[in-house]
Amino acid sequence: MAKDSNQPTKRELAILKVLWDLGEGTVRQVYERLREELPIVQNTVQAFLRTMEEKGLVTHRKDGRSFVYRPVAPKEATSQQLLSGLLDRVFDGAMDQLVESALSLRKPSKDELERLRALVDEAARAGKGRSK
Amino acid sequence: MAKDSNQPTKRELAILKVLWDLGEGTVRQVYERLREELPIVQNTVQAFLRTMEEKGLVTHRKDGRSFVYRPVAPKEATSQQLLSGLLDRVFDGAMDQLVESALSLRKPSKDELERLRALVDEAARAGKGRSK
DNA sequence: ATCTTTCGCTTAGTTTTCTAAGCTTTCAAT
DNA sequence: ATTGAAAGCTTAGAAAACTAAGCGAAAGAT
Repeated sequence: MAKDSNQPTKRELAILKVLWDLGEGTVRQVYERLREELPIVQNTVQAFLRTMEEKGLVTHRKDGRSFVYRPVAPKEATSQQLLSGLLDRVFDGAMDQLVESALSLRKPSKDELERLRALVDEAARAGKGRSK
Repeated sequence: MAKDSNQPTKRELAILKVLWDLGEGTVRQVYERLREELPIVQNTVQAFLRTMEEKGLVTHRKDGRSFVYRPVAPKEATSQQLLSGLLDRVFDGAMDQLVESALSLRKPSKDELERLRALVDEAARAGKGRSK
């Protein structure tokens, strides 16, 4: 019964990103946004949204005669799921390896570095008790 | 004219991981390893390696009558490429968002935290000059 | 009332990815 | 020389992902 682990595909992700950005949107609206960055036809978008609804990635409500689609999962949850997949598949679960790889990929700005340091500090504080 | 950006697919990645681990290996060897974690047939592995060679992901040398396959790109390069893709597609290139997501996903061990801090420090040192 | 536009649905097709069955070749043991 | 095992190659097809044409229904305009 559980068909929960529904990883979005590439195109589905592109559509989700638009929806996360808009909050919600009609087929038309998503289409308009999407075609700014890739060649696509409105019907294609519509078909995707339909199957995505079947998969449980989005829901819709009616507004007049059009459907207004809304992502089911927040961006953060989905990002995490995808990241988790990569972490397992590629880095064998080793967080530090992933971060190291990321850092050598894009030299972060001073700002970003500060935020990173803050994140590490926070994580350290959070996991204080567990010495083992 | 470059047909360079050959992203490995899921299965291809699984095979590459074995090769990175072994250094190099025959079809048989890769197959033996792979079947420990997923149901697969030796011929399938062989076919994959062949097409992967076409794609430029692996090369082979002959050893007696068998082929010994070797990954072309080191693990780090490929990991980075995949990570880069995710960073762009999901996190819009925001490194700190990615790390934040990663940290909230797996609480890192004390060791890992230390290494992370070291990484951040090093990155800070490296990018010292660039104030802007 | 008719026509036009705008919507979603159905359907079918292509491409990519994945899988594995057969076949041929090679080599060594008998 | 015959046979058997082990190797790679060819091929074909299933499954997933992607794409878009064509249809009918509904709303608005004339």
